[in-house]
Amino acid sequence: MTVTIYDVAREANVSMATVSRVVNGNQNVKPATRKKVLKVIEELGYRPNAVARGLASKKTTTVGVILPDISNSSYSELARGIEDIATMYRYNIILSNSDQNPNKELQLLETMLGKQVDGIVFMSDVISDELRKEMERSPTPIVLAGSLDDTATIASVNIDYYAAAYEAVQKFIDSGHKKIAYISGPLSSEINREHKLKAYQDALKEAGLGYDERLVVECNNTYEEGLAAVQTLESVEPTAYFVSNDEMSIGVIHAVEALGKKIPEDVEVITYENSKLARMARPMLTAVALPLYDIGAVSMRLLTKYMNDEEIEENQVVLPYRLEERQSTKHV
Amino acid sequence: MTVTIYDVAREANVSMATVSRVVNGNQNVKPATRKKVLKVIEELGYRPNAVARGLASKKTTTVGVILPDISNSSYSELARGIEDIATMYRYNIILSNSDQNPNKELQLLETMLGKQVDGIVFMSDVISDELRKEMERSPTPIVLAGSLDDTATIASVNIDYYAAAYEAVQKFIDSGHKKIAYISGPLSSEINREHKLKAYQDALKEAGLGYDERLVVECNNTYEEGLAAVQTLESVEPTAYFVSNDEMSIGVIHAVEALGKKIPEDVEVITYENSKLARMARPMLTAVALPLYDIGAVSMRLLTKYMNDEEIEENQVVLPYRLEERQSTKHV
DNA sequence: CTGTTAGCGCATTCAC
DNA sequence: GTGAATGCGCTAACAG
Repeated sequence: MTVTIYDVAREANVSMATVSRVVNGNQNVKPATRKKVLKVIEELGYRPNAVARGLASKKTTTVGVILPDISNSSYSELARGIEDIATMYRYNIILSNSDQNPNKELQLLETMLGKQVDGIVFMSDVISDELRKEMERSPTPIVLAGSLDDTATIASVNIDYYAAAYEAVQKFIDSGHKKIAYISGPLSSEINREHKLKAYQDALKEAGLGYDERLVVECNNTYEEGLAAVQTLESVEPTAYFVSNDEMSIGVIHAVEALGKKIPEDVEVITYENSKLARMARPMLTAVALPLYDIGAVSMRLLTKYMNDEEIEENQVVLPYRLEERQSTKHV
Repeated sequence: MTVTIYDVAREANVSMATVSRVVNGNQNVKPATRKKVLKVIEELGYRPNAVARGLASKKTTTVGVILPDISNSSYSELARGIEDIATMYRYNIILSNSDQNPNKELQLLETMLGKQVDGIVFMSDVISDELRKEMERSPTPIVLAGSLDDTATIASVNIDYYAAAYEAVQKFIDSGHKKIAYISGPLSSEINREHKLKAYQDALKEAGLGYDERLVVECNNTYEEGLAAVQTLESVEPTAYFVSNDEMSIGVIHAVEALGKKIPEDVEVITYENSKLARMARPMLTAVALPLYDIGAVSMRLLTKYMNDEEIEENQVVLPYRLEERQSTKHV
């Protein structure tokens, strides 16, 4: 039924070792016999069985990708970055959604290792101790994409979230704002809590502005909650909004405009993500540009180095970010 | 180094067959020995090698997914539907982006088959003859998700694109519009050309309205081109826009409003997709709801039936759609 | 209920 | 340059 390497060998009057050599591009084959083998392969429609190959060689040329939710545009952008580089290095991707559920993450990790992937790219807002321990003991290399590990034991690719947030808030301070709101994603996320919020607090403090906790609203990253957050803050009347992601930012500008205020004249907004949405909003959103595609791509590239046992100079990669000025902030 | 089924067998004083049985949940094992084996598995940290298992059993419990671009929200929504059902049936997903490139699609198909996936979910706007031929000769089941195959030889799940488009255009006609524009995605896509455009033409014709080809603008599905399309049509002054997808629709409403016209008072818009964007637009978009998640989920479910050799009543599944009325059309 | 025996399809020594 | 032999780790009859 299925044609194997052995069938090709017999038909071409060579040994399976020779067929294996031509299939794998080994140079130790006389051009004439290579040609003959290739011809038979074509005739028989032989297709190498990657599973058998994987068992024999202990390499599957596939890597596992575990992320919260592929239908979320941030993660799908990241995934594309990963896949593009993977393709470039001839790897395939096994993709799974964790929904940030720790048990599911653990179990997915287990499944991927069982499938003998050559490496894993992992993303999650919070890495539990148990998960980190599993990762450390993992026989196959793992890199964290856009996910922090304080212990720095696991390779990772990120930007300087703190500095980026600080710069955004500082921009508001420089413009003379006194009541700056921070519309945050879940504070269970270390990036939101220890970097963005911290930077927000530090910037205010260093500017001599008090920290008013009423100005911080924790949301679940959705448009609707962005909308609601502004309503919650109506009595406080913030004049500037630092928002955790694009989708909430659109909620914010819609709610602000519904209150009859003009952006950026009355209220300024800076988002933290910079997906296509930032350009599709009206006014277009000034943004801290989080290079998700690049984070994915660099993570995958780093992973290939581990998989090839290459020398790694630094396992904690920090990519640059930039502040993209558009219409939701005043230009000076 | 790696602990195998044989190690477990030796340590538990049983044969590897018995270990295999407990690992696979075979009932023919005395509870006592099952317990003993489980204990050793735990102690040794044994993890079954899925590759070896795949070679021996000829099942990999992984399915291939080939789609145009995971970073596009439509496809990522579809992917999530596929993955959820796959997880439910204990399959993993190998995901690849084709960018609708026929050669890449062919090559990806080949790669997936080489990896011995148990099934494939495929999506593409246009299925070339060569590709269809490859699919027909494929030894492993394939289902097309949201992709048409006129010959109906390959299983597929879709909605009635024509009827949905017809209904949208008819709604405009019922409201008395005479100049209805169709902002289309690439007409190389059969769905855009043979279903949406055709329905548009037919509806106009049957209403006794002439077909003015200046009212049809072909775009590449992006926000920017939606924006540009309206400018192109400025002199024609359409009073209604039937738009191929959400992203272009947002471009359309922005451009229309930039022209000083009010939506829906002066101009009405109906989009064809209904992603989150439709609710994030202002005004919120009335939409033909394309159930992408469901198409993915049902495709995967159908695939499981093929993989289990279950009885298939109908290989061309047609899912229902609905018209979601929001703010970009007048309510009567 | 449990053990023995064969492969699954290929890469990889080691000879020649 | 090429071939023969071995084993990767596991499932699947087949016995018993």
